[in-house]
Amino acid sequence: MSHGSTQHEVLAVVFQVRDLDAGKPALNVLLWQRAMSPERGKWSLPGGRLADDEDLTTSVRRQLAEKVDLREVAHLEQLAVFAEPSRVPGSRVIATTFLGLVPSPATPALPADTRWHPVGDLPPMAFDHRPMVDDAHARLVAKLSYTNIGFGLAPGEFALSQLRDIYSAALGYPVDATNLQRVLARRGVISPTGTTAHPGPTGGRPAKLYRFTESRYRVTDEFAALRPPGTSSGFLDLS
Amino acid sequence: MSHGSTQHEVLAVVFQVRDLDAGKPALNVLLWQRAMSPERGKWSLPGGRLADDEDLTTSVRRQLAEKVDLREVAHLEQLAVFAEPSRVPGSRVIATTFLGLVPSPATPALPADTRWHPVGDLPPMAFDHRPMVDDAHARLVAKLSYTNIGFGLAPGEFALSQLRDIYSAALGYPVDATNLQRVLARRGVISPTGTTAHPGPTGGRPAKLYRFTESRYRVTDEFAALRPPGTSSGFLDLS
DNA sequence: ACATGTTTTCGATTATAAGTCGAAAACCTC
DNA sequence: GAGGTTTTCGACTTATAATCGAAAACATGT
Repeated sequence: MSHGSTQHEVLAVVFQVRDLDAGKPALNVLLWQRAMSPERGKWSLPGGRLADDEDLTTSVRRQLAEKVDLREVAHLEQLAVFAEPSRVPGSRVIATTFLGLVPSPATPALPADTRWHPVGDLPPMAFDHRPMVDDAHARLVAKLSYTNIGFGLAPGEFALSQLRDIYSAALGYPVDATNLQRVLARRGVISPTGTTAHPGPTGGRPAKLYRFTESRYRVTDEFAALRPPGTSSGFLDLS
Repeated sequence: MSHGSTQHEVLAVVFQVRDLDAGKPALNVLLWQRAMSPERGKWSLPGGRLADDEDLTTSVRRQLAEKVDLREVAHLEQLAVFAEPSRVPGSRVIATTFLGLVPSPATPALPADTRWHPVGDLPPMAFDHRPMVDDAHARLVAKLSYTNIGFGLAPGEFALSQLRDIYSAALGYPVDATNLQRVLARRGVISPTGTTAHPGPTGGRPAKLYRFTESRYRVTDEFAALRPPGTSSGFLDLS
């Protein structure tokens, strides 16, 4: 059995809900178009080789800053390892994927070769990056319902209608604001700031502003069923 | 920035509920005692270096068969990557952990240096293997409630009281059999075989036997809240 | 055969959480 | 102040889970 040199790379699936105020808000991924062979012209995830003394998270942060000039990542989380021996041509490269979230109203400047793409309309992608995006999206959808991970997509303060739009875009189906408010409030995920937003040009009742109680990842409802008695819907910290 | 040679290893956290019939059933992990430096005498997870042309899952299966002579793994699932540069002495090794499950009544023969250890009473462990076990346990506990992963811990056919004991041991708190039956039956996770067990020596009503409907990993209840309307508790395949 | 003890199963009830809907509140412009 | 707009809140319905106790189905011993 041989153990040759195996390289390791990190790849980030960075999501943001875009066009929140404008037309239809949609969940987007940050992609980068390859200028060189192999897979020239196809789009790939930001990332790259892990340096010798680097931790994985450090490496992702560095590469996002260096390669796509992105520093506004509110949440970063390890996802999965992709290690099929021939997933990329040439010598073997094992990839660890990360989920990254950028809050919504921000519009960070990007280099010329990087662009946001709606997850519902992805361009041809390089290597195995497409299944990576699909996996990350599935994880995001799942975690929105039982964690406070929404803080990574929402601004610091927000109206409930904005949060509904963000959740709708990220989940891919309509979300009821009343229900969202009650569920998130009960779990202590969001709390009112006490202030209200200015009504828009067309009027309307001014919206109460909310914030996420914590901006650290937390599990809020790991168990729908089979919960130990008397521990209904509390906070379970397993970060 | 330098990119030296980095090795990659796979490590398996294999769980089994032991002493099901005897005294108190408890969740155990399979560990292996190191005979050589470093960390001599401490217990470590089974696993080892990834071969050049090997996929991760293949590698885990191979190493479990070779090193601890274990072939009865009913479920194997990738968990996380541990990559701190100095997690092991010497040149850098990146580890991918796996969750493995062995059905309950089986008592596979083991080499002399490997042994089952109750998760509630773990011996001193080598390197960063202890946090790996804790992480895997947390994941198992979580997944028992919203997937059919229990098939990996239960025998092919079982009475509900046995399944209750298995879930209790794995979850770490008492589980009500009535509730377990109703929840798992509604989700279609278990189904009656039509046969009944022989009553024990002390008598008692003979138990209906059940089996897990599928022995492939499935998510059964990803969403307690925020579910799209009309999609209550169906099967979501994301294997 | 029948009473007694044991284990499992099942139904009835309660508790908790989520989904739906419509009315009222609070702002705008004209 | 009338009409339009948006948000908020309460009331009701539905879905799911937890609890509990009675009944079923076996064994053993007399």
